[in-house]
Amino acid sequence: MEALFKEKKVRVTAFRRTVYEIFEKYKSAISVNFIESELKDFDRITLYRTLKMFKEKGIIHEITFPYKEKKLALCKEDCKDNTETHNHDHIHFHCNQCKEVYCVDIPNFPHLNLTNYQVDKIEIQAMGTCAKCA
Amino acid sequence: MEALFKEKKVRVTAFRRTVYEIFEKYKSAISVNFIESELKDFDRITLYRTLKMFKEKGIIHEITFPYKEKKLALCKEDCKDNTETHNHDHIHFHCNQCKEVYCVDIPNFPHLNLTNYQVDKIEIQAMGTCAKCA
DNA sequence: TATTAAATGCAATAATGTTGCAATACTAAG
DNA sequence: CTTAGTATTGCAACATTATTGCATTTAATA
Repeated sequence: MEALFKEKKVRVTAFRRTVYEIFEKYKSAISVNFIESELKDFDRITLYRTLKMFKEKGIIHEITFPYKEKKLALCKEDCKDNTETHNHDHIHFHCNQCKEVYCVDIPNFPHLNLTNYQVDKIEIQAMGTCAKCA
Repeated sequence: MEALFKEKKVRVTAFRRTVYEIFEKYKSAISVNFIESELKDFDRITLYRTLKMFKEKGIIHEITFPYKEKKLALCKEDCKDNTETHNHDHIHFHCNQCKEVYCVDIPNFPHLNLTNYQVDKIEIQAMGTCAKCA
């Protein structure tokens, strides 16, 4: 983590370390709500600012499924340092059984060819049953 | 609209008609915020309840892009009447130029084959430049 | 270890969403 | 056409989620 933060020019503080370690601990994507429940004494504002900064620096990324709570997950090494240009070779998978959301690498990421539209980037959100629950 | 509402067992009221017509008027997906700005005299609670019900009945569907405002759009005829099982043969396209979100029909919707994961449904969110802005 | 820029914590406030309930409007039966 | 019964609306109150400004504290480095 120290190396990553240094590379991203982010100061290591006790609070940031704690938040980062929560992300590391859980393999699945987690919600702000969940992070709050994992922290004991904390300032909500500082948490929001920390998460916002993590997103801007490309340390974490947002995952949204319609009708579901927004989730956050650690980025792989290849994320750029702003929120708009995260680079994913993975899809997001929501398990209907355990309700967890996972980042899943896929070998050949689908390409989309739309007449009249110029597609720069696509995001794929999949729903179904995860490896553990299947 | 009368036919649709009747089929969905939804009472036609002045307010619901107004909200529905806003969706019809704009071809792109719209945010709650935008709907509020289109209405003059209205009760916010009634609006939230109307939108919630429209979603549950499969009249409209939610569209989410990470880092972007949640949007809503009319469903095509083939949507089931609950929020979880909307059936889309279209993708969602966010134009980086005009910032609008469109539902775009695509001929052969990609299929995803993940080892260990059972995929029931996928959502595709694309970003780029739309037909008008290109 | 002193300096200084960044991060934190608090207060205040904004935006977004929900619940309960009384008043009102609609629908269908007689 | 009227009435009973049910769904919808509008209000008050409240819950949740998020942001801003500012004084204080902390971390990096010279």
